[in-house]
Amino acid sequence: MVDGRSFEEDVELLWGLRDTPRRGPRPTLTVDEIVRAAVDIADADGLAAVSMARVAERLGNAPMALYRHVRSKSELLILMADAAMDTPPPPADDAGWRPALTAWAHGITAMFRAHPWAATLPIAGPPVGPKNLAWFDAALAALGDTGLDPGLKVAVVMGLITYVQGEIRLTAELAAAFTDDPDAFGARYGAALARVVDPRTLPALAAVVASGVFDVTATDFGADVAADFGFGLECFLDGIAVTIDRQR
Amino acid sequence: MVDGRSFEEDVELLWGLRDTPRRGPRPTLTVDEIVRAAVDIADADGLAAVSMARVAERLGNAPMALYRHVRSKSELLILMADAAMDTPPPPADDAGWRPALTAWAHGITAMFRAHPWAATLPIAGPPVGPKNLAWFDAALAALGDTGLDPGLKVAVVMGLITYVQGEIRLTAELAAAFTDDPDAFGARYGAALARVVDPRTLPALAAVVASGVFDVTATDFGADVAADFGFGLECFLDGIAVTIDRQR
DNA sequence: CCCTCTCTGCGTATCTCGTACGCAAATCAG
DNA sequence: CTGATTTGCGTACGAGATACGCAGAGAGGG
Repeated sequence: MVDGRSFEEDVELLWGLRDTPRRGPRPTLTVDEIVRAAVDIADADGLAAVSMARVAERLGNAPMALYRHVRSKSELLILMADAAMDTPPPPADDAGWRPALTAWAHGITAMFRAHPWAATLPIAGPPVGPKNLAWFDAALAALGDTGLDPGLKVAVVMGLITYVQGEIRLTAELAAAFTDDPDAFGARYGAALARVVDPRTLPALAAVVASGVFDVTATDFGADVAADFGFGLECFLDGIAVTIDRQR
Repeated sequence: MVDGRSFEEDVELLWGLRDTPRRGPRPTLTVDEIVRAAVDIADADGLAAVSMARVAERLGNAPMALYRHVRSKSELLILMADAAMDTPPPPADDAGWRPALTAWAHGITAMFRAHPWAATLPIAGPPVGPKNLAWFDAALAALGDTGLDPGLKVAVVMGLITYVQGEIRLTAELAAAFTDDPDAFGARYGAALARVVDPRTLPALAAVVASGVFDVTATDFGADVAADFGFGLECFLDGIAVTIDRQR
């Protein structure tokens, strides 16, 4: 429990349950405005550009004014994490669990592609924000009629979230590295590997490098990553199918 | 290409290929010492405690002395990422791809459990460090006799890395949050969810909450996470098995 | 043997950040 | 009207990354 911040207070703030005081001057700022400004800055210039000073400047206020509404920067980040999410789309509840989970996973990735920084911010605890829980609910709902017991459903969804989050983070950070140095991808990566990978010590890798898999052009790169995501997702869903069959 | 840093220079630094100058005074510092000191600090006090000043202090040098050997802090982080890894264990190459990949995944997680901060540092580009590539090679070697073509092997390994990395990061960051506020896990999480989850708007989640799955004690928590990892890994491997069967 | 070129360690200084502290003005309960 | 409250925010501090440039060490050429 860093700062004086407590878990329950975060929950209240995320759900807007705090009782507003009756005394004192009218606030000119709201938590919502602050969070939205911070999200705008992160969307435009990345998470590193989000400083209390920049957020305040965007709102025409002094930096210290924010601290009346937000206990610390890390609390602001927690709020941003939920604010960056959409509400999950309503389920097309006729097609079974697999298309539903596929759509769910692609929905999450699309959401994060709009806010790549959201994938890189630290996970401060178990999910409690409203949007976060709505997505959690949507995934559980997709597994509604599979006959899995609640513990397994949670395990399945956690595994899926883990994979999707990992993929999103990988994509987001590689994309950031890509804008820093576009040439480091594509042919130059293959060349660097060829220079450094000794067939005697790393035979399996050397064989793959020799096959030319890594000599992609920079434009192929994005497509490659997307294809890898789809492939990994299918693997995971195949595994879930095996689990469901075993359960029955 | 931030700073004047280039991709190829990072590769040279990671593999120790830089030609040492013949003129001038003997260096009292080496890149290796610097990286090792930084890793020691991160192991002891976390990644946030790694500052150029602290690293220099540990080596009995002035902060600015480090910049003769390392171009920037972000370059130091790249070097740390590889230094934190072990070399992969020699393959027990008789049992087939599945036990080999299982051992591989558990080996990676064990390695990261010794250096939790390594999972949270930014991915600066495609893997090029020697240890990184050695693990990559080990995973590809495990798939050696499956008949998958090189592109699919890479996709399988990338998917596996993505899942394992996601899991490790989740575990590492939740563990950090846990030490901040141990009570936020276990029963208090269940209680918070029960307060905030409305059965009308989030029915699937409400049902799971009501089933008591989230009312675990804090001591169970670690075991839960580990079990979830094993389950997700099995799911993924089941999916790979399906792919391999399809290929044949 | 000395001169010069090169390269190291590092002191100084600047800029950016997060945030503790406390004051003055605004607002409402009584 | 008065006192309790609460807001915006100026000031100040400490930590962090790092540009710049100087002093001195060492090696090679004359």
